[in-house]
Amino acid sequence: MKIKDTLHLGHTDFPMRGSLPKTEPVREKQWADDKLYEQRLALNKNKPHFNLHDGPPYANGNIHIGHAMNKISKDIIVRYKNMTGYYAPYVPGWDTHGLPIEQQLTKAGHDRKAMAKADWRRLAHDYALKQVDMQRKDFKRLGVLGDWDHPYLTLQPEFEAAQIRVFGAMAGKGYIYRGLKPVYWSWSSESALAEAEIEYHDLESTSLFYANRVKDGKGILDHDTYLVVWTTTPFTITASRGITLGPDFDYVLVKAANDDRKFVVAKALLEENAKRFGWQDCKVLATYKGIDLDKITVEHPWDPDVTELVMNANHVTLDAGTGLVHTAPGFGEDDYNVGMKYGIEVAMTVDEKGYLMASAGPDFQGKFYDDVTPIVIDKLKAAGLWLATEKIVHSYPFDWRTKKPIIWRAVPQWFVSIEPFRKQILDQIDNVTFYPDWGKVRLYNMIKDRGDWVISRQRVWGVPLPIFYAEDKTPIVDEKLIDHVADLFAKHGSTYWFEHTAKELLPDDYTNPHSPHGEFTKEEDIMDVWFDSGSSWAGVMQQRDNLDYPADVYLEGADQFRGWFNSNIITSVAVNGIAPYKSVIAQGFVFDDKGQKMSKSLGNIISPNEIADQMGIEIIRLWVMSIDSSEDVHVSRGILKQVSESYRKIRNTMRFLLANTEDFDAKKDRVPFEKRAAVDKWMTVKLNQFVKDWHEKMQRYDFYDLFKQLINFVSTDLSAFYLDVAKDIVYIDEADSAERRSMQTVFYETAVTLTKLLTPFLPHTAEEIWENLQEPEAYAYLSEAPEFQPIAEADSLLADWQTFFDFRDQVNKELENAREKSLIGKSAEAALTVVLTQEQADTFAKLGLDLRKLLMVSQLTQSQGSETSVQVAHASGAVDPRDRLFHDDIGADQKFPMFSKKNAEIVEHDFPTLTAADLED
RNA sequence: GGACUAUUAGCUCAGUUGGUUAGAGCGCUGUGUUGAUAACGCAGAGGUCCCAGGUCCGAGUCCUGGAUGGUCCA
Repeated sequence: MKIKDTLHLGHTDFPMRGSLPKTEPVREKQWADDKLYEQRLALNKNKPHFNLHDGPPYANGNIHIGHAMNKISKDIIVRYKNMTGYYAPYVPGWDTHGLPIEQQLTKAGHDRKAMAKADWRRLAHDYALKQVDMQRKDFKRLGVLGDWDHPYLTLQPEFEAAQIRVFGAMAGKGYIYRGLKPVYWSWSSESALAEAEIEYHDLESTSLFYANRVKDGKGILDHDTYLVVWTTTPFTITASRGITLGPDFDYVLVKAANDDRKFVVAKALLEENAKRFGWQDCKVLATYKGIDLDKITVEHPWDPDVTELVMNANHVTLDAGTGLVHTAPGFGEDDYNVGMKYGIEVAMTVDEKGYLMASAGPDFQGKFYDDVTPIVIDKLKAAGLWLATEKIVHSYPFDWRTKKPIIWRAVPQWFVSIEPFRKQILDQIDNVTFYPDWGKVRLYNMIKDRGDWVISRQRVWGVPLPIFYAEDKTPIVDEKLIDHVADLFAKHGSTYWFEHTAKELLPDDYTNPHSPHGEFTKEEDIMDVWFDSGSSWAGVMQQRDNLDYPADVYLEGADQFRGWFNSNIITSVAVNGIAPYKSVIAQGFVFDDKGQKMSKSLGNIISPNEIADQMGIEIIRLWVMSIDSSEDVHVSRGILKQVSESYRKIRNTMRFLLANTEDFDAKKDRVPFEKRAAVDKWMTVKLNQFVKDWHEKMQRYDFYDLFKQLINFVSTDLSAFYLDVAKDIVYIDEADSAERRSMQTVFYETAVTLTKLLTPFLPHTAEEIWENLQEPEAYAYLSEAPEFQPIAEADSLLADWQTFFDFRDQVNKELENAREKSLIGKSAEAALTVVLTQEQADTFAKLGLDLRKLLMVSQLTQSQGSETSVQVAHASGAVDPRDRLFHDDIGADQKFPMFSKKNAEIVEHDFPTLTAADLED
């Protein structure tokens, strides 16, 4: 037998290296097979509910690191709540309608126009489900527990029906109306286009400069004054309703020697325009800011029935033109927005094929929009308003399929009117808790300033607007009919709308005075997908028995202030008058370590799948814990490497605890707090303190703060001090000595406690540790989080110990000095002579410290003085091969002459039949 | 241009109501161990606290302006 074998070195099957990429998937499968999620919920059946409502990611493409951060953060919260006295289900969801999926179908070679809408929708439906499957697999691989077999999808019939009812309730309150709004319009394919269906090419256009005579100058400008505007789309003058200025720009009133009239142009552009128009000897009569001329009116160039309004907006530039922009709200987004603000008419004069309509006037009716420029010029000249015509080449949007230019064109759209309940939303926002708290201001301002919500889309893959039209084209928005449609969708899904006629969709006995012959048509537009996800409180939280409305928390990226946080509270307040969430957690975005976006071309993409395969998902999870996700966060290979070092530290420390409690039976050997050794009491208090902080920080969702504390606790308190000191006791002492059992009690409690506290963050690792503990629950996740145990003397104890740690720093420096001088190697070779102050001596005595053991030296003599001092000498005597310390009493024992007296006694106690002859080095 | 937000060691982050030489962990360097060993201990070097003004006896911390970055709008 070797001397080494008389020690209690400890052993564990828990490996130093996790082989995470291999073991994690096995563990995840086991969780699924054992229904761990369901088991945990069953345990919590009668506890108060906590609902985190999942914001649905869009069902397209592989998951990226942002998804991972989002889902892992949610998983941490849900696991935490389930382990601390709540019933906290997690129902994941997906956003499954919308344009990107239609585009994927097009990309794959399907032609929407070549098939029935219902067939197109079936393709989209199947595509979406495939994407859901793919993403679900990836999300599960993040270690996220949830009801993966019953997620919510916005394409599910029950969800669609709920959404239709939300729409119906809003319609019933009169919040839904129809109006005109410009969209990208392709006359060549007679359809609205999305941003992504547009490509830009150079196009030569005619730009016109003309004058608008002042009608009501508000006492600032007189009637004989003309505002000079320019346009590159002459046909839009037929729908011109205003002139827009930049509020802070300077505008000059000028009089040229060769013209009787007075003109207004931007000061910065006067020179080039005077030259352009042939004005000679311009005199500046006055200068105004754009805002000074606000709400002055001018005459339309040729239509005496139209009065145009002077407005101000920031989209006006001084790059070209005159600094005054003719504004036709039906023909441009900027024009529309400023027009809305000022409440002017959205006039439309072009039909879906690009031909001017009767509303443009008899001179234009029936002409193609691009052919009317000469007529416009003639009419301007006839009115004496024409100033100049130029050709310009500029980048212009084209239909990506037909390669023809497009125009902006207002088409009828359905809107949610926000104003009637804006105040109510704002009041509700005030009651919501935001993390971080500035989120409240941000959402508040957004709702305060937002316009009405355009909810119609001229697409196919989405939930249809449940609106009918009578014979005279009167739209029928009737809550009862809408409910009827909802019933149909609940049964058949919303594709039913496209497979049936209006007549078939209406109740059999339905009549309407606007349809004397009983004929009806139906709306073909679908709803904005934000209305889909925006109805999730109704489609999910209200529908499922185990979920509650309003939810306790929503957690998404900060872009959702505009998106999901916004659309959800609008529909929820509109229908029920309350916010759908009690609190909102907003997260930042993920960038690389240089602060750049991740992109293929930069090669800085961190894919969660890839990291899971190479390092293990635990590293990503620990990264999520380590970052302040309320701000933008950074990730890179280097950052993950650092995180994985922290992971190894945690893992190895836990391994040490497991190895050294191998022969410890928690039931039999546990030592109560009062009987523990001084250093063990200290550790118990430290651990307890950490439990307290864990609860506090988890409650505030302060994971990153907790991470730092965890690492400090593990590295500094445990690894660098406590466990190092412990070796001389747990290895050396009699197996069942009181001091050793006391220490093992703390080891074991620390292992169990830390494992539980780690479970929300590192579930794979926690469960792996759990298998090596003696706890009754089958999984760490089925245990309850440890509770803080108030210990009366905790604070004074920690304060007293600080005196020791300060002293220890001093000793360590002296030991390092001695090491540099080659006086000693390891500290066990040292003999210390220390002088303590009265205060130190008293404190150490009060705590009952064994300084020699705590400082890990062989010999120590202490005395008292006015000042602390530490002297290091080489220890005397000889080395005991068992504890490797120097002793002066080697050979004192007859039976084991190679040992010190103490070690000889231990060996005799632990191995009564052993003799010195049995032992070798 | 607007709303909101950030900028402290190579990295991730602390720095309470302004108060002595700005801290932690990791990483790095040196070193000790070789009974936590692809592990562990000890020590050390790293910071014009984004910049410029200002208030104050005193500012990383308060005020003003600016730079750079981010999200969402326009």
